[in-house]
Amino acid sequence: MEYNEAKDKFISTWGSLGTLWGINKAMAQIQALLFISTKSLTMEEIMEALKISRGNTSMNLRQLIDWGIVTKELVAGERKEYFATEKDVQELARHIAKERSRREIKPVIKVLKEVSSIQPDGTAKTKELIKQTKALHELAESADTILNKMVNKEQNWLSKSLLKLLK
Amino acid sequence: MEYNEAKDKFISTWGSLGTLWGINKAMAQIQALLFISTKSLTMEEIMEALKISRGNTSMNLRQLIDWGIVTKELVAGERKEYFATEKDVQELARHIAKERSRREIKPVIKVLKEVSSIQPDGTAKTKELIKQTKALHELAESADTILNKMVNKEQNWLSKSLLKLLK
DNA sequence: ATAAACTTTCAATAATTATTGAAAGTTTAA
DNA sequence: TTAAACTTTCAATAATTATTGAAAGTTTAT
Repeated sequence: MEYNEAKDKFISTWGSLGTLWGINKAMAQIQALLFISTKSLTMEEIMEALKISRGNTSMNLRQLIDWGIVTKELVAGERKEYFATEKDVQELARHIAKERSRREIKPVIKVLKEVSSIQPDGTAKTKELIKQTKALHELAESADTILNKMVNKEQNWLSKSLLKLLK
Repeated sequence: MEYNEAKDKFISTWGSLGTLWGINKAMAQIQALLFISTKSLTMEEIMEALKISRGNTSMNLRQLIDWGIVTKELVAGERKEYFATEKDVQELARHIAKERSRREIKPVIKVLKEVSSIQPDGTAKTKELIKQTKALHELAESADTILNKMVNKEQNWLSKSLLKLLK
């Protein structure tokens, strides 16, 4: 397998993985492209490399910036903008974990807390609802705590300490 | 908030969470419904409770069974089938983690391994592709190993040991 | 102030994914 | 073997989500 084949394979696999996890294809592919690029890219270069429109590129770059995993670079004397992604995988994982926690896990925890806090009314179904949503609430809080601890740990914590622990 | 409001809130929140993570709404809602039900339900009851069609219910129940989180129960003397979900949250998390690893993480690891194993050709771009996909490969393997260790541990391992460790 | 070089927005359209419902299939009882 | 009671399948359709492209917006240089 030579460079171009490998590159395309990586970008398209990353794109489908994104889709599978609720992230859109273009967004995932732009990030993949930047991740293996040796330099920052302009919007024009991204459009060209992925064969996507200007609008699509612009909107998805914005989302990546919102997620905190892509940054805009301004080159002195150049009017156009350059884009780069976080190159360190640990740092990348940390950003993604942090954002997913904030956007998705936290709101669900809130609902689980509300639902599991309703007044028991003596019926079995209410008792079951409270019991089950309480269990889910506890699990979600644990998972979220772990995720957030990971986010705040020093480099390499995930792969080193935890993997060793789990032997 | 009384029972029905809480129940609807839980089911619909679970449905949107599913959507956000690439699981379809009906599938997530059927699982949610079964999760808080005090008894096994028939297809008819699920259709009625969630206002979805017979075909939709049938297909999504099959998927849930494929995932290993719903089981079909046959009641002696009754022709229709009853469905129940895993009620233990730890067990549920374990099933889901196992399946997601098998279906999604493993195949990506395979591609990352292939891509990161291409022959260096002396160019900077090939070097970068290899370096970055290798880092991703290692991260993905670590994450997958952790997930699978969790899957094989005794009850409560996740919430107790790990949470304590992370204090 | 104007124009060139760029980026953003957003209504229209395309692509994808979910859902329906009715026909076909299966199982059991008589 | 027939029919009733169920479940599954799948082509058609609906709903959702992604993408385009051109107009509007912004910034900088002159």
